Order: sequence, then structure tokens, then C-alpha cells
Amino acid sequence: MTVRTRFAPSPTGYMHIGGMRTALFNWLFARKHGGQFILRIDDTDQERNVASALQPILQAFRWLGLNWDEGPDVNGPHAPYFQGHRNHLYRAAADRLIAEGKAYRCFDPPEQIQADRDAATKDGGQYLNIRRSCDLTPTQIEENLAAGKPWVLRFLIPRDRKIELEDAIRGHVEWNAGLMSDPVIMRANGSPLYNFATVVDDSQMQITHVIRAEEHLSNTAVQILLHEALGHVPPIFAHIPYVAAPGSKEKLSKRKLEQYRKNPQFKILFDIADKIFPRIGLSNQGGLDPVMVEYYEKVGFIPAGLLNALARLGWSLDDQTELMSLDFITQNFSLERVVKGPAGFDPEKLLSYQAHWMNQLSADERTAGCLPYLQQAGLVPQQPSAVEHAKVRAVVAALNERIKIFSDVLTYDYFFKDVIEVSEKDFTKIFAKAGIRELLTECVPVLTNLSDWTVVSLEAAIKAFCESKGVGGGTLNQALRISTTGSPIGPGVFDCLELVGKEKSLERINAALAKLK
RNA sequence: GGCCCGUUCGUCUAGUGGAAGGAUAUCGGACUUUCGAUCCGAGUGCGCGGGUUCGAUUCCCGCACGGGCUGCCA
Repeated sequence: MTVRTRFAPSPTGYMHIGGMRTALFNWLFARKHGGQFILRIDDTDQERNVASALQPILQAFRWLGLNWDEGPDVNGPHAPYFQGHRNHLYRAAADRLIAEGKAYRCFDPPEQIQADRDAATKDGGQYLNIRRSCDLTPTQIEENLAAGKPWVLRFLIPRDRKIELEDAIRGHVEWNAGLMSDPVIMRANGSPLYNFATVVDDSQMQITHVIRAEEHLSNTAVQILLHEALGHVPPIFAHIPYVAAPGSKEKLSKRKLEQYRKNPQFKILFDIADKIFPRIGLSNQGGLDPVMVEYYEKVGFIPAGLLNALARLGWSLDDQTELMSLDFITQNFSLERVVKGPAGFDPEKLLSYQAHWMNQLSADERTAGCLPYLQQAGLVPQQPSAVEHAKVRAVVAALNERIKIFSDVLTYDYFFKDVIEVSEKDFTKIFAKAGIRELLTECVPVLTNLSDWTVVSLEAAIKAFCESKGVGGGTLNQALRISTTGSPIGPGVFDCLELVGKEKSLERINAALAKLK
């Protein structure tokens, strides 16, 4: 039997990072077993514009390179893949359940149900449906229907049953059906509810493995019963732990964003956004935050980094292996090695994976990734000349492992600006050293007379100069750096000089000296 | 309230009835050219209380904490 897994997102307008992890596990399992991965859109409760709310979700999959075999845009043999368009299937299944006495039209108004519930639980009791509508005769039901009396369809829970599940991750779990109330499976307007639609669809789409977050574990009891009532063999279920907020065991939620801003670990990511988004013209952070997959794409993460981090959130290969490519993970993924406890999302770890995979990229790939940030920040033209492009490439190469995410290149904007911002604190500190100002002054003619403005020549010339003055070869370096870049951090100082260029370097050094007088 | 799931360094995790391993973060050192780069080193942990046992992080029970379901949400 071919393995078939699915991910069923609601078109919410963004892709949740935790949902992405669930989707990844489904994708990995399908790929590992040579099966199919299906994307099904859960729009049963949506009034909004499904198409536009879906785009960011599809884009997240595309960006990460997680392709789907059936679903939106690609379709497939079990179309349509939008639950909103599958009503005929739910209707048919519902009719069968009614005909077989396994579901009933419940004419009790919501207020009545609520009153029943209150009465039952008032003294700490257990609520179960009173099932008044089950006592109606066929004639009475016809009369109610003819009179247009509103109803919902409820699944008749077989209360004498024990439900057993062999979960692929959690092992044996069981429930007593006698404690479960009859779930509504279809609304008054004929639209299906989640537990029902998912059962009908999973069966019709021949899903073999339902891999989903553990918040669905309790739903599984109803779903198993529904599968049985409809004559299906239930799929294999695998409930993976939820993704928690950094440093906590609380489920990661978009509703707690303000709280996350104060979270010391999460703060790293918010800080990146605060720093980058205004510079690339996204006001109000572009409506993006670190709970959304789009955020990572926009600030310049690469898929390999995020993918590695997500895969390790609740799954491990062994006691050693941390750095894994998607191909490697695919070959080695197994549900047996998914952990049971919740996995806290860890931005620090994500950044370290990201750094590793960024370093695997070629200079050209990194240049291509950094270029858009420089362009959006107005530091490089939209149509760069060959010279401008080469400059970007040279800067990116010199920056080397200092670039962890593509937008980091903006930290070193002094290579592209006409007027640099000088870190006054560092400037003052560096020039406070006795004799430095004089030394730099005397160094100017040496630099001016240097015809070959390259790292090698610069290093040789400056070292020779320092030695001629009887000071160590590195004495001037910090002063040169702060004068020409304005910043205490960056590539090697001779790289900086070469990249800034002779004319601009001298100009900036003279400006610094002028400021010291 | 009822039912179900979970709990190993700050964090992600490995693992075992007999001295708890890796990664990341942190701290310290090195690189006599910086650094948020790189290299090296160090410290840090089995939620609590019972029980079984010669011995429990590992098995059992209870508790606490976290999560979920108990919805005409998914």
C-alpha cells in the first residue's frame, strides 16, 4: 500500500511555524516511503476570501521546497481539494449514517442543549446528550422538516463502546465512549464540522497515515468511531507534540505575540525584524512576526536552516547528529523517533543551524541572497552594473561567516554608503590611545603613495610603516578601521580598506583626523 | 469538573534498573587586526512525594505543572 499523508491548513492568511513543522513531518514520512503528500484546504468555516488567504501558505511550502502531489494548483485524482467544494461527499456520508440510524437530526435548539449541560454539570456531573430527538417518530421528524424547524446532525455515540487506538507515537490510548457526548457533524446549513469532514476526506483521499499535532488526540476517539460507522478502516494515527514558545512549555500561539516580545530568547528574532524591516521599506514590520513562516523568508533565512531546525523540533536521529540536509532527513525520518514531550521553539538553535547552512552556500548564492537587501535599502541600484555587482560579491566574500542571514549584509552598509555613521563611543576610545592620531597622520602620505590598493600591498605597507615608527604592526589597525568604516566590527581591516577604495578611504581618514583637532 | 497526553542541562535532545552523552546558549582562554567571525576549554540537568528493589532518572502509585478534548472552531 502506498503511503499517503496530508496536511490540511485553514486559509488563515499566514503559515504558522508550528503548522509548518507538522506539515514537514507529513511530507518527510511520505517521501521517505515513496508515497504521496496531499495538501487539502480546510475552509469549512471560512467566509473570507479563501484564494488570497491561501497564497501565503502555499508560498511557505514553495519557499521551503516542500512540494505536494495533490492539492491546490496541481489537483489530482481525489479533487476537489477544497473542503468547501466537497459538500456532496459529506452529504452522501451523512445520508448513509442517518439511513443506518448512526446519526440523528437533533431539533433541540442550542439554548436547550446549553441548559441540559448546565443542569448536568451543576453538581459536578457528567453531561451526555438527552437525545430527545431520537424519540421522535418518523412522522414527527417529517413534520418538523416540513415545518422548517432547524436541526443539526449529531453522530450517535455507541455508549457501550471502548475505543482503542495504537498511536504510532504515543502507543496504546483508550477511551470510554460512555463518557462522550454526541458530536454535531453537520450544521443547520448543511456544512460539515471538522471531525466529520476530516474522516470523510481522509478516507476518500485514501490517507494511510494521519500525522498531526497532539491537540487532535482527543478528537481521534470520535474519528475512529465515525470511520467505523462509515465502514472504513481507520488510517494509522501519529500524534506529534505541539511546538511551545521559547523557554516554556506553553503552546506557541499567535495571540501571545506581545508577551513574546519580552521573552529573552524570542527577542532575538523581534530585534532582527525591528532592525531590518524599516530598512527594506516594510513599515509596521509588514505585518510579519516570528510565528509566521513568511517572516523567516523576508528577513533572509534560507530554507535549509529553518528546515533543519523544524525537523529537530521533536525528532532526532541519534545522540549525535544535529546538522542535516532535507535529503538526509528524508532518508532517515521515522515516527518511532519522534519525542512525546512538547518541543520549545528555540531561536538560538535556529540561528546556529542557519549559520551552518548559510556557510555551505557558494559566494554566488550568498551574493544573490544579499543583493535584494542592499537594493531594497537603496544602497545598490535595482539594475546594478557589472562593477557594482562585483563589489557586492567582493563584500559578501570578505564578510564570509559573518553573514548568518542574508539581511546581515546591511550591518556592513559602510561599504556602500558615501557618508558613514561613526560609532562615537568606539571612535573616542580608539583615539584616546596616546600617539595614535599622530601615527595616523603620518600614515596618510604612505597610503596616498601606494599605487597597488590591494589587501596584500596594504598590509605590507602599513606593517612596514608601523615598524619604521618602532611600533607593532597592528598598532594602527583599529584607528584605520574606525576611520574608514565607522564601525568596530567587520572583515579584516585590509579587506575593509580595499573594499572601501583608495579615494574614499583617504577621504574618510582625513575627515577623522579633522574631527580630532 | 470529567476524560486523554506529556515532564532529562536555560533550550533542543540521547540514553539506561548500577557513576546521564551530544548540540546550542552562557562563561573563560586563544587568534599579538577588530568582531556579534573562528578555534580551544569549563560549568550546568533526570518536576515533587511515596512504593517495588541491594540499588530508580529508568518500573508502579499519587501530586504538581504544562497541553488538549469536553463547541453548530479547527
